[in-house]
Amino acid sequence: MHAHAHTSPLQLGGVRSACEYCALFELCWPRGLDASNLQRLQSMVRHTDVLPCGSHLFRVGDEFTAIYAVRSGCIKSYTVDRGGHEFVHGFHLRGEMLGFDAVYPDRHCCNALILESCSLCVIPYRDITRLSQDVPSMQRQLIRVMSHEFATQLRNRGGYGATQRVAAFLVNICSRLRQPDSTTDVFRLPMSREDIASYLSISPETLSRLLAKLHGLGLVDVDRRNVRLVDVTGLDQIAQGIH
Amino acid sequence: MHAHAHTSPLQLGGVRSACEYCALFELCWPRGLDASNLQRLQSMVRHTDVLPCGSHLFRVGDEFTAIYAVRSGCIKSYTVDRGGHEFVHGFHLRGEMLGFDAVYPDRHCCNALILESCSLCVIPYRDITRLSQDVPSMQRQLIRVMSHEFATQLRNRGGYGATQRVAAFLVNICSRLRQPDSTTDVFRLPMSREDIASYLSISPETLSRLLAKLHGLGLVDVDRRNVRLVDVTGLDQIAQGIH
DNA sequence: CGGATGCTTGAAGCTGCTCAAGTGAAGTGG
DNA sequence: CCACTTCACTTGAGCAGCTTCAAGCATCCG
Repeated sequence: MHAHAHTSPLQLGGVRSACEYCALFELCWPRGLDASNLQRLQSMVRHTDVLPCGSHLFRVGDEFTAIYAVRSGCIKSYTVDRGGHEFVHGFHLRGEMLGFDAVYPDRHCCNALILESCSLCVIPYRDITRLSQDVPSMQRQLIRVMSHEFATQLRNRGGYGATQRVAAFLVNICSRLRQPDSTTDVFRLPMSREDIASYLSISPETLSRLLAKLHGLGLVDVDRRNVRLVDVTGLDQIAQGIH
Repeated sequence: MHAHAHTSPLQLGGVRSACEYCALFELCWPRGLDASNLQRLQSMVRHTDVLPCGSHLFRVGDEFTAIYAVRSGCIKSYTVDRGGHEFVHGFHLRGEMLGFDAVYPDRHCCNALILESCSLCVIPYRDITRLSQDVPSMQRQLIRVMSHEFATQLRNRGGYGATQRVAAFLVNICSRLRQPDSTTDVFRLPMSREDIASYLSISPETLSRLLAKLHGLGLVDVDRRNVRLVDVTGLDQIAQGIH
């Protein structure tokens, strides 16, 4: 799901950092970026302090200033409709970006709440666009990253059954939470059942029942927020509607 | 829903064409484009012959070559999953664009089928990106148009009730089908019930019943593909969940 | 310990789906 | 020109999945 998932890893010699496994990787280190422009890019990126759980990174209507990349922690983006009902758009984990929701109207159109204390990379939007005018490969990459971001959003929203969506969510979140070198399918969910349910457009009760059902099928163990995928293949099959 | 819906119309003196009410308008005539670049842009755009109903503009896996804008007619974009089930992503009407689905992987990830014979504007993607490197406002506009395109997609996919979605669809499609100077709420649907149902993630039977229900409420008249919105305000209220 | 919170479980009801039959318009061929 | 087919849509009946409301548990925290 990372932006560079389909490209071969670059060999950068001595240059290695937390960015290496970051979705911004290709954006930060585009092919064809010469030394001076690379310097320019690096100087644009700021690292935040640790942002406390429960605080907002931005809210609906806030001015659009920057793109963010999550270095650690978890952020949920959501909106609230007239009826006061919360609607979770997605979760942003380590190595993932957010902020693109605001590109068009120049104002954020969703809220971003820290679920697990975060540290972020911040890239001022004006700086990105300015640099990408000078460097063709940078511009192409920016547009690609955006496009990919939105495409993944769309893919999740199939009109399939609730069981499929839950199975797909588990497999997806596992691959995104996993440390790059890890091989286990054990992880801890950064978000509540209610958030997951809202994201999947089902009720929390149904989510609970479906988790129990998947456990009954021997596919997954769930204890509070601790999850262990027992049979990833099986979950994948359910996610794809193979009965 | 057009890309320039929130901006004031430009006065271009003698320059008036079919593009005037086109979603590509701001892309084609960005502010700050000088005469020579304007010329360059105009020379990029090609107009297609009339494309016959039932043919494909592109299919999944086709190489990404261009962005298209619909001058007349209707195109549906859709995918088919492993199970052979068709899933309609959206409809592209006069003044609307398509092709952005392919920006990231450089290959189209959905099919585009002509529902009503079309004429299109074709803008080769390489040309756009090349020009946008020279002209800052062009690049900003390109990204905005993309972003807006995707944002509208997301908005439609709320996990609301089927009645709401049908009402929202009717109001939405009416505003998009309406000729710019028209004041009536009478129109002819370019797509089948099955396509609409798939797009709204409901069964054709349910769609049929809900149309009958909305007719019973005195909100809409439907005869085959001919639709007349009797009470747009009422439909809007239902679409927004006001009971 | 008591309360709060978040999750699970149960029972009843509604929404939308499936299967199936019926209708009506448009096209086909004798 | 009219029966016959076809196709798209409508309508009906029963069913399944998901929701809602409500109660029961476990964990966390004072």
